[in-house]
Amino acid sequence: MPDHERTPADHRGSPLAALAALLADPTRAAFCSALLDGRAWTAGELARVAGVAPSTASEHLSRLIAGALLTEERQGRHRYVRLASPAVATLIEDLTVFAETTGGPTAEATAGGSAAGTGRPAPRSLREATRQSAEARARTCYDHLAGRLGVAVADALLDRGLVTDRAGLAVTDRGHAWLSAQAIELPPRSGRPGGRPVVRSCLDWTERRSHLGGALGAALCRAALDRAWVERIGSGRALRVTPEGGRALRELLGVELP
Amino acid sequence: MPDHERTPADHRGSPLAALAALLADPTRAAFCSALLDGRAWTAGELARVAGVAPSTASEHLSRLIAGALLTEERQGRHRYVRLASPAVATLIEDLTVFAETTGGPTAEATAGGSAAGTGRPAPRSLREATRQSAEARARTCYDHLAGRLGVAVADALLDRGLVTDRAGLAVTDRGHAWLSAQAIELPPRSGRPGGRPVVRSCLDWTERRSHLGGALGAALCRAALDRAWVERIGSGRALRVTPEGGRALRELLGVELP
DNA sequence: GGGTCGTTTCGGTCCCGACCGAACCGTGCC
DNA sequence: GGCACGGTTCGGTCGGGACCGAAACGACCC
Repeated sequence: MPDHERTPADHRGSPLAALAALLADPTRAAFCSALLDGRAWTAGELARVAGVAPSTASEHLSRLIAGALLTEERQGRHRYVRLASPAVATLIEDLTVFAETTGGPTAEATAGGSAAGTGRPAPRSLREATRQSAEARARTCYDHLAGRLGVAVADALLDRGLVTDRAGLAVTDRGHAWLSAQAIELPPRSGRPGGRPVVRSCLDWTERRSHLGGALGAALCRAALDRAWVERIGSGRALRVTPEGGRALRELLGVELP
Repeated sequence: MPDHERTPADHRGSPLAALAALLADPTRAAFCSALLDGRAWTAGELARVAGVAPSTASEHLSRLIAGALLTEERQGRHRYVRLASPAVATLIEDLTVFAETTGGPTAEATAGGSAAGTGRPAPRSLREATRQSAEARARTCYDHLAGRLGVAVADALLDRGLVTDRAGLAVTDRGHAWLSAQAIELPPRSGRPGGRPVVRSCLDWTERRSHLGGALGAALCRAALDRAWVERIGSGRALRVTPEGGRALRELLGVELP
């Protein structure tokens, strides 16, 4: 079929192509990456981080929402958007991990100004640098913990046999007992496969190691925030471990934070 | 940045956007879907299934290979291509599942001529219809078993307690023993998370149920082909269960095929 | 050697869509 | 009411890229 016979916005009925097209634009991709912190952002904030005019951002958001990747919530004159579901977050993470770990010719294209092969842009200012170091220490990754904190917690759970990687990641019996003892609840499991995994490994860019996501990761992160073990710094994804949090992590998991 | 200031093929250093762009074209998406059967296809075959000129197909293939989604293998005057790794297959599957299960506005766009909400095009000919029914019975899904056969095997493994979905999909101790008894080997596991999962659930479009992928799925499929329990029909992804295969499945797993 | 066939390269066409600025709209604040 | 501000709509510009056909290339088979 010659190009001039195609109908407008025609993905020829390929749902795969239609979905990929949503993420194929650098601006929309930047939006999704920013939203990976699991919080709701306003249209203006996203326009600023992506460096486009508000009008442009508005159009992109409408497309992402129509494509069911994002959901919106209007509040006064603000339009808040967030990722539509944990499934979307997982999808975008998987794609990002693949794109950044696969050598490919993209590697040389990204070469200018990326920090020691991490795929992350080098900081442009002091403000940017301190933000990055705070995020490297502890941050959210959609709905679970990441950064050195996230990796340390994952290591502790594995070392203490609360989670195992023998034959696939899973919570052990001791792990279930420990969770009950801490009054941390996991959502019930349907009999058959499918649905959200209980534990999922999620590659941590700053640490180049895996931390834990899935329902367990989300439950731990929720508990940590509820119990004020960690708190948000500013409006980004960075977290601070509170004094009580440091104590709790040491006593319950033997995690020593630098 | 106005459009006329952008550099050519500029994804502004977004690896995510660059990767998604590879899949955002319906022709390239069709190539990847076809290659999901795990076999090597020639450039001409792919051009035919996607309905484009050979010259067009050639250019698309070059881009997919440059992007590390595909690998090529030249043989005489043929150019064979296949998916570059199980990771690529998983990625494309995940995207496809998400795209087809998310209601979204794509649903109505695909409406014309799709069979009862399966997201699959209705057969256009008798030949097409018999092919589809053969694939619904048994087929490969990249490197593991799918179709009614794949789902039946998955159910049998779960029912017999060789695989469990308690706290995430995993092979049980009994499962490991069973595999040893059948002389089916799983690749060794590295200590820390990451790498290919041992068992993975993979949504089956024809059955609307999950079958088993991952290293276990691949090992089972390899064993089934090696031992002539199943054999390929023609050049597609369809499989036929041999008489010995039917017997083996019944005796070893209690699987009754219609 | 000559024909066939799978593949690639090249030239040319055309349109999608990303972008901006300006105008507009509605909310919230003074 | 009036102003400020976040968001949206609209019109216009421009380039990338998807497509084809023709021609070149090279492997394979008489």
